[in-house]
Amino acid sequence: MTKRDDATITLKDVAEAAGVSGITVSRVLRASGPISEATRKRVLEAVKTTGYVHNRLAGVLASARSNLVGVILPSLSNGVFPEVMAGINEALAQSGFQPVVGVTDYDLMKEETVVRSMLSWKPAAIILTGLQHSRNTRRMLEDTPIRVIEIMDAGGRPIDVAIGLSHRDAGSATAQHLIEKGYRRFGYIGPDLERDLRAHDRHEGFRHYLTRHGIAAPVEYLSRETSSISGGKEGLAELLRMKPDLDVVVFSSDDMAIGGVYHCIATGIQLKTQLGIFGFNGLDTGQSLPQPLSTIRSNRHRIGQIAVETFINDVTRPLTSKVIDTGFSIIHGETA
Amino acid sequence: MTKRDDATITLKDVAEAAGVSGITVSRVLRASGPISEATRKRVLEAVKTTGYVHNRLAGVLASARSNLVGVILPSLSNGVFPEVMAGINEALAQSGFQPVVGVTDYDLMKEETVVRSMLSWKPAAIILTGLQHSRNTRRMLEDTPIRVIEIMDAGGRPIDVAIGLSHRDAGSATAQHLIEKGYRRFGYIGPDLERDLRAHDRHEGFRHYLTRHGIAAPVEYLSRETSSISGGKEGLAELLRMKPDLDVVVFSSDDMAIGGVYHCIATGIQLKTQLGIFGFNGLDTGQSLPQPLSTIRSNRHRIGQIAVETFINDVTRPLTSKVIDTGFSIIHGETA
DNA sequence: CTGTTAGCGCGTTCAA
DNA sequence: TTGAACGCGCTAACAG
Repeated sequence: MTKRDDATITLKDVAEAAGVSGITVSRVLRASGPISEATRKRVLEAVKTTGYVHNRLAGVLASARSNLVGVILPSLSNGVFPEVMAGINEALAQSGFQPVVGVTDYDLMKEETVVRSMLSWKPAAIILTGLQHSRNTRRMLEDTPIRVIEIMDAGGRPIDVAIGLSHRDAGSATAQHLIEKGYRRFGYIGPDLERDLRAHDRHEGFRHYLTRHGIAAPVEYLSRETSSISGGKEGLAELLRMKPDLDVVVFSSDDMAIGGVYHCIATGIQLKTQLGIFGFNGLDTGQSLPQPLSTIRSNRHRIGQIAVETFINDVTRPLTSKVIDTGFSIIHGETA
Repeated sequence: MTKRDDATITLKDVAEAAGVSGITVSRVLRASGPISEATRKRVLEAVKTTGYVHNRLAGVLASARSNLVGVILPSLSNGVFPEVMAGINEALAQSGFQPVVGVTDYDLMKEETVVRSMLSWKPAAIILTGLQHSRNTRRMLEDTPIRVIEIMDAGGRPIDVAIGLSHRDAGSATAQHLIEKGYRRFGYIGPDLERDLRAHDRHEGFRHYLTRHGIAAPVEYLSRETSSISGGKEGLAELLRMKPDLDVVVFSSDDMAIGGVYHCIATGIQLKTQLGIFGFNGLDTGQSLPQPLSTIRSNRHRIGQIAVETFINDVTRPLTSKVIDTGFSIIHGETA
């Protein structure tokens, strides 16, 4: 028994104030079932005068239906994820669903903890990043009856629905595009590839395409940090010290590529002609640069939108899993 | 009565499997109360074999204590707020609290809806942005027994605790600093001041300081959008068309200021000597520019940290409200 | 150290 | 169109 804090106003209090039963109030508030206009008005009146605040917790417990959505992202520092989050939020805005956010720092063990914690809130769906998870995470998500949406990657076997692109293909497309542009001496700058698994896949696709087409493997600088502007800046400085005669550098993400652009601006390197810079993601920040960044658009906005549409109309788990490939496209900027 | 989906595993199932009572399982899982090592082990074993997932909803309902934290931000596009969110997240990480995010688009009516929805989840605390809210929002927050933390602004009367800085003072400090640097012909570029109330306060402080010290009022360009890099870029182009002989332009935020810097780079305007650029926030992105941005650091990280510390040890509402001024400091960059 | 009992506040089912 | 009773899954209080 809980010390019934008599300050808390419940459905019952509203019901008494309106002279109806609790369930009637409940029906008015959820706009479910037939209610006469007269009682509806009286109830809403009573809600106002009592200052009643709905308790969804109890509602969810009783109905076994929640409108929380778990959103699990690797990071909020990398510019991509705030954009993804913004996209999800927009799509969610009208729906009455509330996002609960968890951040994993690209750590699959942390992801496991966050997923467990999310599930304990009985969300209507879980949106998480990538297709690789710990064994336990996978088990938990497979065993749950709610929808599980894996975003940003379409290069593998999903638990339920995956929405994204093949990062391996994006990597090869980058190589192909830059070879066609005439570049031959490649550099690569990226984050810790053990942690950022999608960067890892792009990197693989990129390297393989080069070697398969008789181009020398790229000179590489791999930071131990995750993606950041300053990381890209320092990375390029370092790479050019090691190997000054590169003619193009591919960055694992726009964040890092922007850092590369800054380095060129600061040191007077001519973008595109003297040194090509190529990113990944197609962030607004890259396109707002003095010279718009050459990069790959990952259609994040659509990914967020489709992710939400996937469960918004049907919260029940489908029998077969599905991959939705939202593809990617090359942005012909002015830096490569 | 709900159709009891017999697939859901409850405390009771675990209890049966372990041959103990439900409350014992509960105690083990919450590490509360004295439990013998033997039963603890047996219970944890049973949890594993049954694949039990804790249901916090029911727990919160029974104990009237939740560990959700409502975080309400105006936007996720403006670079500041992802950083604030990241700060809050870091501080929250160890604590077992989970953030629920709401976005208001700088709209006080949307804020009201979001607050109402947040409260219905019985969070342990609510963190929201700024000190200005609709009458209803204020009423709801005043009537709730949970902690309400208003961040980013210290220039007014808080509901419970406010953590931030005086934006008016930051505005005057900007003016003072730039006057001391020798600038005299001021421009100002900002977003819709009706929506971004903190930008509004800074702008006021800035203008008043100038006129009080006999400097001509700034030439202004006010966008109807909220803060963005491209907005700053276009704003500066437009402002210089109107008034080419400015010697310094103050931007309402780093985002917009970065756009201004880009315009200068693209058109060959010498930063600092030919035209000063000054921002607000001290974002990492501004400091990573080829020439670090001159701006004001708003100590967002500390704000997030203090916000969390405020409620983490004591969730009960204090009797008196309090303002914690985290201050600000000028970043002597290379753009003004 | 462990169990019993009695709700937390709401929504579902079924009856009126 | 409205209401009564029951229970969702868990935990506080008290007893043993």
